[in-house]
Amino acid sequence: MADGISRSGGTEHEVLAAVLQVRVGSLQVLLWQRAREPHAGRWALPGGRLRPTEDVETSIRRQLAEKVDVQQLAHVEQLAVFSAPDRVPRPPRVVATAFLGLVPCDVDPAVPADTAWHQVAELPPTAFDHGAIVLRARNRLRAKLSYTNLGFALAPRKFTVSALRALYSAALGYRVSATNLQRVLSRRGLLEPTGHTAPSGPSGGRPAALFRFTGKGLEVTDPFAVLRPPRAAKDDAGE
Amino acid sequence: MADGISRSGGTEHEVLAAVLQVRVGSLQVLLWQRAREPHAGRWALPGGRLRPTEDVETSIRRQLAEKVDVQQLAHVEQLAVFSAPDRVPRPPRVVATAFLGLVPCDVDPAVPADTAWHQVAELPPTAFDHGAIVLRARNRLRAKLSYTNLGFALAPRKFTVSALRALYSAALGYRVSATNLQRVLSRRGLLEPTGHTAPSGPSGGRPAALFRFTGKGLEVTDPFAVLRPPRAAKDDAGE
DNA sequence: CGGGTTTTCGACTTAGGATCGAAAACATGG
DNA sequence: CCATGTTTTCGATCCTAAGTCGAAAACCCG
Repeated sequence: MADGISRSGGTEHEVLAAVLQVRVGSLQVLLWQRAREPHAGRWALPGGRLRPTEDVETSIRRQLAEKVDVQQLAHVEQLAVFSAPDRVPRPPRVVATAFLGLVPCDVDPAVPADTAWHQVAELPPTAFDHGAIVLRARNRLRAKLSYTNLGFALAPRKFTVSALRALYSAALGYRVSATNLQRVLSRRGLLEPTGHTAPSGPSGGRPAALFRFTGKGLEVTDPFAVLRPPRAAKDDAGE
Repeated sequence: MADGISRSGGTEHEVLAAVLQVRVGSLQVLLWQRAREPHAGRWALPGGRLRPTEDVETSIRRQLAEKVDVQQLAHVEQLAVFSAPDRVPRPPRVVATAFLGLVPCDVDPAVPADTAWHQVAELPPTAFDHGAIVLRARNRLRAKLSYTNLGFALAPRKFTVSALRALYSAALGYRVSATNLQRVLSRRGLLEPTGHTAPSGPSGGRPAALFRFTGKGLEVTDPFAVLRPPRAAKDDAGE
C-alpha cells in the first residue's frame, strides 16, 4: 500500500501565487512576462521551485519576497494543486501548489521590469494554466469576502466606509450598498471607528469617519445556522 | 525567475485521502495499519504515489478503487497540500496532496484485512501527519455542511428527515433540530419528497416520509448577503 | 379502541440583511 | 454670510430566513 517511502523521480514541484490587489478601481493580479521558451512572451504567475528544506507556505513567501518585491502581503492561503500531466508542455512533469495572495490597496510595491499588474477581468495571454489559477483565486476571494473578514487584507489600516465599499465592489464585480456594508460588518464586530475623520473631497461633502478592522484573525463569520452549537465551537474551517 | 522547467529531484509526491462516513452514529475515517517501518503498527490514510501520467484527482480515485475497495465515493475534493520537510522521517522528502472523500452511510464497502474504520473523535496512533489531515477533513466537512448541500454525499439516496438529522448530528458533533433542518434544506430547494414513506419502527410511531436530495451539484447555498447580485452569479466558489 | 411513540406541520419569535430617506457636516459661489 | 450642492451618516422600516415550540397526524400494540 501507500508507503510514502520510495523512489520514482521525474516529478518536480513548484509553488505559484496569484497576488491580487484592487488598483484604480479594478481587481488586478501580478504577472511577469516570460522571456524564454516555452511560452515566451506570455504572462506568468510569480513563483518557483520548492526547495528541499521548506514547506510550500515558506517557499511561496520566499519567492514573492525575493524575486518580486512584495513584503507587504496581508494574506496568503493555499488555493489548490494543479497537476494535469501536460500542464507544462515538455518533461519533466511539474505539479504546482497555487496560492492566493492579497495586498492592501494603499501600497504600491516596486516590481522588476518584466513584472506588471493586469486586470483580472482582462488578462493578457497567460502561460501554462496560470490563467485558470487566477480565476480560481478570484473566485475564492469573492466567496470569502462574503462569509469571512478577508476584506481586511484588501483594505488599508484605516479607511472610510465609501472607500471600503469601492474595494468590495471592485473585488466582487458588482455594486454594494455602503450603508448595508457598514452595518453588516459592524454587527459582526469586524469594524471599529478610529474616532478620526478623513478630509472631505475637493467637491465638499461631509468628511468621512475613519474605520479599521478589528483584529479578529481570519474567522468564519457565522457560516449558517441549520444547527448552531449554542454559541461556541469554531475550528479552522479554513478554505 | 520561476521557470518551472529544470531539474532538481529528491521530492516525491503522494496523494492521500481521508475517507469519512457516518457509521453507527459517529463520524469515522478509513485507515490501514502499517506493517513496515517507519511507523510500523500505526494507522495511515489510504493513498500512494502520483504516477507520471495522472493528475492528483485521477490518482487518488485510482488508489482508492484499487487498493481499498471504495467505488462508491459520493464526493471527493482537494483538501490541502501537506509539505513539512520532515513530515516523513527519512529522505526522500514527500509532499502530499490530501483529499476529503465521503461515503454514504448506507453502504459498507469491503476493505482489506489491514484496513478498518475508526472514530474521528478517537483516533488510534496515526502515522506521519495523517492525524492532522483527518482533523482538517473533519473541519472542512463541518463547515461545508452548513453552507453547501454536501450532506447529500453522506446520505443514502432516499432517507427520512430523522435519519438525516442523525447524520448531521454525528458529522457536526452537536444536536440539530429535525424541524429546522428540514425547513432550511427545503427552502433552499435541496430537499425533495419522494412521495413514499418508510416503515415505522418497532415501537410504532408515524411512518416517516422519504426524501431525496435534488441534483443541484455542489452549490454554495447563498453564503451571505453583504451584497448579493440581484439573484445570479455563482461561479465555482470551490473549497 | 385507548395509550404510547414517532413524525409532521403550522404558528410564533428572533435575528439579520436590504432599502429608503432624512439629517449632518463640509465646500463653494454669490 | 447665506443659499446651494455634495457626500457621509444614521435611524426607521421591510422582508427574508433561522430558531423554537407545541399540537395534530399517523402508526403500533395490547
